[in-house]
Amino acid sequence: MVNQTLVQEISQLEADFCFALSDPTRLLILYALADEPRNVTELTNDLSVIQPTISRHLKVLRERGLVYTVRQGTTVTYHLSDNRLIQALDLLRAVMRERLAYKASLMEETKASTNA
Amino acid sequence: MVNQTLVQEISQLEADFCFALSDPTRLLILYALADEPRNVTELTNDLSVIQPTISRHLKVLRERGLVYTVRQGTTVTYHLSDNRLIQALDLLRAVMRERLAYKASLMEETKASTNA
DNA sequence: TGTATTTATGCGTTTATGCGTATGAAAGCA
DNA sequence: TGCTTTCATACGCATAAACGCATAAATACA
Repeated sequence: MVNQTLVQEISQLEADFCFALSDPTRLLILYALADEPRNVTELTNDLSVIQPTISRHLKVLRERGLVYTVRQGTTVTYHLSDNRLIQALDLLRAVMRERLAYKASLMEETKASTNA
Repeated sequence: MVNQTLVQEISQLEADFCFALSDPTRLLILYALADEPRNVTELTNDLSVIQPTISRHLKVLRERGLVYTVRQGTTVTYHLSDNRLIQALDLLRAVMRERLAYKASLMEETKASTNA
């Protein structure tokens, strides 16, 4: 039997970790960094998002350890911490795609029966 | 080259999907359903969370297709839609665990150098 | 039909999040 | 030392999320 409070704390930590994935700009940042490390200016240009917004999202990712930084002079290069993050996102995307396809098929059935 | 708007829309969808994972109660619900399907009352008892809160979290999961329902009389049994959701969560948890261990080791170093 | 059980939702309040603007801080260089 | 570039952050606002309480909706059954 596992301590009830401990289970809740772990769930809280994991939810906080997943929170980092719940914003489209942050996901685009992660995919970009998975391609190759980039500094803030490069991310700003590549994603067409203004710099303070990029920095704020990077802070969310950094605080939770999804990315890490390397300073080179005035530039700060961000790296993806672990490729398993992309693996996990790919799994989620696959599930999502199938769910959406299923929903779409239901819509088709509804349309058909409405026409009948 | 992929349409820029399309990429943003897919990221929005995926972020919305991940949003479902960003709450500790919803994670506990998913793990409970991975163990075995349960109805609302059972989830309420098992997680010690009041029924309206459970129902609202279930709605978030249901709308995004992470769970599906089977009605039996007055009770509604919830099922996990896809076990890859648990696989993805396990991956994330593993990454998180290593990141936390790393942070902890940094804390140890800091403590040591402070003492020196 | 009336009643009990199970689940979903409306409402009001509190808290959290995201964003744009402006500004601060750090590092390199003339 | 000043100037420039790069990145981080504070502030204020608008919006969204979470929760507790009360209540509605759906179903079964006497």
